[in-house]
Amino acid sequence: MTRASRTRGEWRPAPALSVARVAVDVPLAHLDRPFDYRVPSHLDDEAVPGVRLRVRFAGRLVDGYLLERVQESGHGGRLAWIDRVVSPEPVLTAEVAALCRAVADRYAGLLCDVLRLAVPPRHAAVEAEPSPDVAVAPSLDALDRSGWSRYPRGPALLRALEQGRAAHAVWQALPGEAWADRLAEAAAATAAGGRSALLVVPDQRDVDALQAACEARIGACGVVALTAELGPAERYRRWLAVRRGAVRVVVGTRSAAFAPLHDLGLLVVWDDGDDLHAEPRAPYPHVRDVLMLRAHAVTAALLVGGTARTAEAHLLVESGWAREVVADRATVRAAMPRVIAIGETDGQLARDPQARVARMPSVAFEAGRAALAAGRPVLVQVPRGGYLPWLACAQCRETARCRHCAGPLAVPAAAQRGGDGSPGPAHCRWCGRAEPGFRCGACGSRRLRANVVGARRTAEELGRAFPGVPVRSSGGGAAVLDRIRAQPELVVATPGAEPPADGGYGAALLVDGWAMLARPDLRVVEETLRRWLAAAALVVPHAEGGRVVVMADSALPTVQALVRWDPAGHAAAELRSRAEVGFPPAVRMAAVEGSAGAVAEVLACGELARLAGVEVLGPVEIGADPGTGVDPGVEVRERALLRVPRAQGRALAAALAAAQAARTARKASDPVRVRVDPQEIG
DNA sequence: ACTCCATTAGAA
DNA sequence: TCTAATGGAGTA
Repeated sequence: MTRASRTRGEWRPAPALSVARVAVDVPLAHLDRPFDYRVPSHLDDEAVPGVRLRVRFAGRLVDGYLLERVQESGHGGRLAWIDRVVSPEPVLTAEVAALCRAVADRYAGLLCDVLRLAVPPRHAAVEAEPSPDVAVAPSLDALDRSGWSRYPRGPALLRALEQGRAAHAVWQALPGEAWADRLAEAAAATAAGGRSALLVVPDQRDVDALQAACEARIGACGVVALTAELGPAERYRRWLAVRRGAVRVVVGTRSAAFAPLHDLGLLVVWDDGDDLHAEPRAPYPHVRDVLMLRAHAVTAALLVGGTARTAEAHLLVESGWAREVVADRATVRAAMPRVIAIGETDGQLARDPQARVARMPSVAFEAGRAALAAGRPVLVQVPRGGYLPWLACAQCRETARCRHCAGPLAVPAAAQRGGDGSPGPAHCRWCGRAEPGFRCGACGSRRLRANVVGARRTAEELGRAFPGVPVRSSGGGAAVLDRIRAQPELVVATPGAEPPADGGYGAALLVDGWAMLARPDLRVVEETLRRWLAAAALVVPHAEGGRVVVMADSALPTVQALVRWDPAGHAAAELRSRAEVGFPPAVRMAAVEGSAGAVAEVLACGELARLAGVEVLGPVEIGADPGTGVDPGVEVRERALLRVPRAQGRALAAALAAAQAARTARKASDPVRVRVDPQEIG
């Protein structure tokens, strides 16, 4: 490398491939394309594809990535020099660059926004450290595939992974399945075949479990965990080790979907219904979609696994893109606990004196008592605190109780917000019965007052129902517990925070089922079954006395799906109902949000008008920004929903990107937020 | 933020 | 008819 001359006037172009195509970090839609710069001879060695750069763009120095070196520029005018190569580390691999472009295109977003999600911030000191050792391939005979033999297509899947074939699978884990071990086996099979594996799970606790399982099979040096909780230095250290090819298996959360593994053979998303897999920052990509795009681009296998099944995963099966890996009915029945539903039509409500004292339905009380007597813990799943207020007498502050089973009364948050601000119809948290004509048992008042209920309050109630039994809380304000020992105690957990128990729970009580299903959310039905299955899967099989009591009406299809343990059937029904109402994934949808004028401008744009078969819903007025608050943008006041047949999805995204480009080119000041296939629609 | 270029106002 | 001033577009 020659030294930089004192003045730019003396700079000379690199002898060969002197043009660099650069992705500049400028968040404007009409500038979302590569720009060409001249490579000066003194940067010839360092200016390789993937490095971070500084270039002069529109009069200021901006960051960018070098995408490729070429001989000629298509640009007619004079090229500016690359100002500086920030570091010689080629952080953006060609594969990840192409993936980020594909993700941006899928979501009508900007490449630079996706690059921010994909490449962690630089840490110079870490970059300068010597590289750790390169991983060794695991030995083939260390493979134990017995765990997959309970699924008829399981062994074939592992064979495919070992042979490096790009299998696409949707896997429903059996109740009580050691899912981390199964995924580790899949990763080990891939590694044994000489390729690498990327496994994305919802949260840190899952990362810890899966990392341990992978290290047990592959050895610690080839496995790396990538999560946001590591802190910038450690995160970058591990990420660099991956990029430098020292890692065969990556286990991580959301942003790890972009990890720059070499020679990818397997991509896994576990529990794809968990909303942690949806990125809250623009352009709001979902892990499952990122991995699908990636699997397609590099011809790798994709495994979408979970205890439950999403409508999106089911569509992969229905369309023939993926094969399902499921156990047969007899195996499922043998592995599952007995599930009992109690609701208004079930006639199972508390009648006997003992249950009345315990303030819960006798079936639930019995299930809990039997499990505790057998020396096993009991899991109680309660909704996350905050959204479900509990009710008290406005006069004497005594807890408002159900006249049938003496359970505490509550109103769902949706009913609370509605209309005049008075609480909607109260329901019993235990049996779900409506209580339209409350009268306080203590003072006779008919007025109710709402308080916020948390898991702690529920824990107190249960403590009284099972005197002398220790009560522990996980989530909902309390710390999330990792694991529970095999001893008789009550574990009150919010969804997603249920700790597995050694040897399994003896029983699970799923309270407030009616309230979960009453939430004003498009995905409630799917989400509720996912939460119930997640808790029920931690309970020992029926033959060992395992029982699950769900406090919701057994006439509901979602309750039936739990009773029959039929996530696939439920997902099929969910997909059908989404098709009926025209919602993703049956169609491709985009939410366009912003000021009334801005939304109208986007809807009026030529590209969108030329797009055949696009249906526009709205625009409608919306209240405060329903988004994540991550967008600093202006107050969102209107929203239009656009939908097209799935085959037109790419065209819709392209049209929306063009509309955004037209706006930014015109220096339109009020921003428009576009979300493709949004997880939530306010 | 800065440059480039087109358009236009003003002077010779 | 030429030149300086102004503004809008594009950003290499």
